[in-house]
Amino acid sequence: MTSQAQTSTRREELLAIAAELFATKGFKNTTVRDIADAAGILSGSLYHHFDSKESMVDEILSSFQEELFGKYAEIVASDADPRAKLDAAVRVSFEAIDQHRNEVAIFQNEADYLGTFDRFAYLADRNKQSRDVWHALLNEGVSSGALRQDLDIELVYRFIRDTVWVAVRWYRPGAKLSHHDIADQYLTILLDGITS
Amino acid sequence: MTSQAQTSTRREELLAIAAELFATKGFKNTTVRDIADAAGILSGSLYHHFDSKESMVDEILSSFQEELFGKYAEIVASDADPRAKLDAAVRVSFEAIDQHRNEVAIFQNEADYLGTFDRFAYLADRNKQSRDVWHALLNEGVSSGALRQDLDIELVYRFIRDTVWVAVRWYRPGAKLSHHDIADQYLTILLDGITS
DNA sequence: CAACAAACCAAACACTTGCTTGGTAGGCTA
DNA sequence: TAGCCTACCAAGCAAGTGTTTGGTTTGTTG
Repeated sequence: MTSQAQTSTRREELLAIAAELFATKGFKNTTVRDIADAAGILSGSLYHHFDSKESMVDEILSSFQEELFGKYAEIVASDADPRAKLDAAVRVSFEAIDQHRNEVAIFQNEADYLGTFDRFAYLADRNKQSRDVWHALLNEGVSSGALRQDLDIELVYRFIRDTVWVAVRWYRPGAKLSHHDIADQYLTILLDGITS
Repeated sequence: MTSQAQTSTRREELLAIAAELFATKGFKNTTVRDIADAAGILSGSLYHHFDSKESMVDEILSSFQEELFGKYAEIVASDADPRAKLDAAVRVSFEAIDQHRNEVAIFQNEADYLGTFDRFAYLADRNKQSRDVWHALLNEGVSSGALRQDLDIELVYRFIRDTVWVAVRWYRPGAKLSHHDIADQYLTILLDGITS
């Protein structure tokens, strides 16, 4: 008796269940029987909806990435000043953690492993694309004078990327601090440091 | 079974091989046959040296943690000023990444999963211990006036922890930047921010 | 009502997994 | 020389793995 109005198809329900498990237990460590159990069906029945376990992750990751990089592209293309762009990019990332926690976690934890398969070559492309976005924003910031001249851009990029995305490990929606609050605090530290 | 003699060279070789694989492919995703292949023996022969696959990770992680937390304890107990202590703790961490890359990676990637077993309950204890260390250092910094008064200590702790440890994903010894250089840059960003 | 498709079941398949057992080769020492 | 020890092999087992196949239920539609 799961009366799901809305456009939530069974396929999407199953993907959400799989995403939750992949994110918490890992892809390899989640069996198709785990997924089926959580969905209240038998493992074989999953293959009525999906070709393989791999295609499930594929669908989860690719659709999320498409959405995220669309937002990055908007920011880069905007005519805001460098500091505002940086600000916006950070906030979009924390927003993604808030709204697509499982997808972010899966990407963080499994990208290296999955990337070894041809099917997931696009993950490496996305990584490169992300690097380009942040490098562009940071370089804009330096040449406009908003950021310090002595920064190692690659290192700062990694600092931001790691710190932002790794927050998916502890952030839980509905906690005391919203993702807006966290973004505020993070930007303060990043831009001005922790010393008085 | 348990305490065997020391200087068992072959045993240490096998542990190093296992650590490399666990760090790269993940614990669950590394089979005992993978380890045996890399060592040039058959999988069953591993059980002459170890009780189980789990006991291999156990040995790898526990001995590393013991070493690391010994160093943290020294720093906390020292009479250096707050900022110097913070500095030292960050540097010790990057040093650990340099010298025990595999061990750090395994802990970062597998602690959550392994922590669900009784055998690895000590991992959670170590996490708590680490949190206490950083909170102490940060609180010292705030009350001494070296750090800003408006900081959310727990959030700053997470940012530091994440940023430092996640570097194990991309840091490779012998690269252009040494772990000393990276620690310098990170501390600059952390303490003073990236704005001019 | 008949026709149909979506969702699922029941059972199995081939393969992989961690681990066990009994045995052997070679070095060291009394 | 005999005894012992470390390190390993060869073969296999039971459980778990992703996936396939043929059939069943249920609701919708012409």
